[in-house]
Amino acid sequence: MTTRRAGLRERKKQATREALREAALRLALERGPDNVRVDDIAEAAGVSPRTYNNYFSSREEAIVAAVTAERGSRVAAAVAARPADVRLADGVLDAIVEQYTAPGEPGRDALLLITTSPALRNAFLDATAAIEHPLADAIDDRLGGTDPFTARVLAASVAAAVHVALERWLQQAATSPAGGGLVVPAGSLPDLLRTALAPLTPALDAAEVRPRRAEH
Amino acid sequence: MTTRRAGLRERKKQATREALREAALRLALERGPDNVRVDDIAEAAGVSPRTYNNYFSSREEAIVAAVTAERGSRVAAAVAARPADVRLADGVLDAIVEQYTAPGEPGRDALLLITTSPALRNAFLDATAAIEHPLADAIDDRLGGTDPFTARVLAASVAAAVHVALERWLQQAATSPAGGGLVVPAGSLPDLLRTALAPLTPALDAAEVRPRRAEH
DNA sequence: GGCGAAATATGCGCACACGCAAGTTTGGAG
DNA sequence: CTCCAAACTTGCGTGTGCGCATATTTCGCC
Repeated sequence: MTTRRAGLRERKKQATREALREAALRLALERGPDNVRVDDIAEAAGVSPRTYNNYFSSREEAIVAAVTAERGSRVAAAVAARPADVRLADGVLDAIVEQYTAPGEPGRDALLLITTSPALRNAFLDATAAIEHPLADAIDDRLGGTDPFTARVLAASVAAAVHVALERWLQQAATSPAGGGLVVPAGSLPDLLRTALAPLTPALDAAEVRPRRAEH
Repeated sequence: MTTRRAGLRERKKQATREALREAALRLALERGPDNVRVDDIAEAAGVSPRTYNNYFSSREEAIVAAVTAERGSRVAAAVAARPADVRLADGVLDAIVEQYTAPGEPGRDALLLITTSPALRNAFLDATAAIEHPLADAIDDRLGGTDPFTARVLAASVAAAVHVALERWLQQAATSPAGGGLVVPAGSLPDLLRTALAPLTPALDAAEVRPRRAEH
C-alpha cells in the first residue's frame, strides 16, 4: 500500500491514539473538562472504554496529550539540530524555549482549558517527564564518549527545571483571574524557562568541557 | 497536658497517620503487598476506609511512607546543620547520602518488600519529590539573598538526580537476582548517589559564588 | 464553663484504572 | 493459500480515589 515501512499495525495504533487525543480535547473544550467521561471519549474515537486505558492511564492524560504529544522527541530533535559549535547549555535552552513557545494553532485555547482544572494542570506538569529520556539520548550524543549516566542526570535536571517553570507559570496564570481576560500578561513563559534553566548552565558546561571521568 | 505546643488536633492527626503507615507496612510484610486491601489497613488503624484516603491518596503511599516519612525534613535539617564554611554542593551531597544510607532498623526488609512490587517501586520513586520543597528552603537559607527561584530549581534538580539514582538502584536490584547478567559498576547506593549528584556540583557552586542577580 | 466556628471523620455514590481471560486481527512462514 | 503465533481489542469483575453531604470533634473566645 501507500505505507512504505512494514507496519500496518503500528499505523493503526498511532491512528487510534491520535483519535483518542483529538476526541478527548474536542469534548473537553465543548462541554468543559468535568462533563466528559472516558466512555464518551472512547465512543467518540470508536473504541471500547477498556481500550482507552490501554493507551492512556488516566482520563486527563489524553486531553493533555493533545497538546504535549511528541514534545519529547521534538525537544530531542531540536537539540540534535543545533550546530556542533554552540554550547550545550545554549542548545538545550533554545530547544526547550522553542518547543514550549510554539504551541501551534490548536494549543491556545487548549492551554486555557488546562489552566481551568487542577487535575489537568497536574497532568500537564507530569507530562514534562516525557522529555527526560529523549533529551538524555540527545545530550548523550552531544557529549560523545562520556558516561551516559551523566547525560541522564542532566536531562532529568533540565526536565525538573522546566517542571518548576511551568508550575510557576500555571500558578500565576491561575492567580490572575482578575478581569477574566484570557490573556495572561504576567511573566512570559520564555522568560520563566530561561530563568529556570540558567542555574543549570554551569553543570551543562562542565559536562561538555570535561568529557572524561567525573572526579576522584 | 504533657504536650507543649498548642495542638491536640495536630497530635491526633500525626498519630493516625503513623498508625496507618505502620499498619500498612506490617500487613504488607506479613501477607505480601497484593493481599492487603485499604479496608484492612483502615480497620487495623481503627479508622474508616474513607479516612484512609484523607491521609494517603493511594494504597502504596502508606506502605512507602513507613520508610520515607520525614525524609524531606531530615534532608533539609541535615543541610542546615552543615558548618557554614563547607561548600553547598558538599553539604547537600553528604546530607543526601546520610539520609539514604541510614534506613534504620525497620527499613531493611521493608526495602526488600518494595523491590518486589512494581507499584511499590514507583510509589517509592515518587516519594523522592517530597524532598524538593524542604530542600529548596534549606538551600535558599544558605544562599542568603539570592533569588528563591534559583534555590527552587536547584532543589528540584537534586531531587531529580536522586530519583535517577534510586531508579537505577532499584532496577539493578531487581535484575541482579536473575543470573546477574549485566552488572554495572557502582553497585552501592551511596556510590550511585554520589555519581548522580556529581554533575550538579558546578551548578551548586556557581549559585553559591555568585549571590547576586542571575545575569544580563 | 459554655458556645459558635472551623476542622475533621464518616457514609454514600460514582467513575475510574487495571488484571484477567476470552475473542479478534495482523504478520509471516511453509 | 493456509495456518499459526504474536499483538491487539474487548467484556467482566474488583478494588480504588475522591466529591459531596452529614455527623462529630476541637479550638478560640467571652
